[in-house]
Amino acid sequence: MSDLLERLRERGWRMTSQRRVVAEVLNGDHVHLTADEVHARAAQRLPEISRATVYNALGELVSLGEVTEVSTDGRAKRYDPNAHHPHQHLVCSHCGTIRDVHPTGNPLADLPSEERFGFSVSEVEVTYRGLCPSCA
Amino acid sequence: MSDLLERLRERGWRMTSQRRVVAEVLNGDHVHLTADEVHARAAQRLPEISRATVYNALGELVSLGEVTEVSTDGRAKRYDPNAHHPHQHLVCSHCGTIRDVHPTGNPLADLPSEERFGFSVSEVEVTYRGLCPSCA
DNA sequence: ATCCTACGATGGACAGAATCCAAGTCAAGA
DNA sequence: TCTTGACTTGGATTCTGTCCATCGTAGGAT
Repeated sequence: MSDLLERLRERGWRMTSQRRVVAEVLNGDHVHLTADEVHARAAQRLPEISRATVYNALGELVSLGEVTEVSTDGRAKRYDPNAHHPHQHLVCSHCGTIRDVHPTGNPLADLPSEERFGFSVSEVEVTYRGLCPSCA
Repeated sequence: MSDLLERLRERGWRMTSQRRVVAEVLNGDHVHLTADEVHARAAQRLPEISRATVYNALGELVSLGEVTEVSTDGRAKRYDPNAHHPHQHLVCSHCGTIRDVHPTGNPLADLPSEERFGFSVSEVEVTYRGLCPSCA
């Protein structure tokens, strides 16, 4: 989890000032920012960075498997930099904030083969929904 | 599960020709249509139906608990008419088709209270992803 | 059967999220 | 330092969905 920049450089990701700033924003707090929030934070350091660039960089980081896209209902997608620790999400149905959670059990084992319809199932995503303390 | 129209009438849902057509579209195949697809199918029978009307009707059906909103990937939401049988979804990561599945186990029980962060957790949504037979 | 009226439908404007594109810029290898 | 292909830019565009003022009508009342 520690040095995203390091890993990206090792993987031959062409490093520009814009990409560096985006990666640094993600490498900071483990909150789940929207693309626009990433853009806003990046713009504090690099005022002229364009939205398109942020979208491009985020899309590439997702393809590289370094961050995960979390799409909550209809709202803007959020980007989760914690891609190297498997976890699930707990979403507030009112304000949309997301927390990482670590449920016990193995949901993959809960899907019997007769319920797989010939699919090669490779991942499971579990989303818990409810009201956070401040919205309750 | 069978007669959506019947139930809606019993529940006092004011029946207009537009609402009838929307309900009939949903009551048909158990595929998961987007709002736009519902609109397109409804328009085959009632050419002048407006998109706003379809959105309104879908929103009400969701509030009534008669259909479920499924947002798979940040693309358009899909509407699942199979709301009376609790189930989860199996999505093909390549072509996007969705199948209803019925896993065993109870994922809600898998989230210990120290992992709930004061949220009042009310629902769990499990999405299995993989390749369907034709995409594999 | 007809009338009333509150509720629903309409469609065009609007808004938020994300993508596209042509032109300009720059990282990094030679 | 030079070169070049990859990256960035920002405005236009697409896609999804909502809003609103106005018009129409379902269904109860008469």
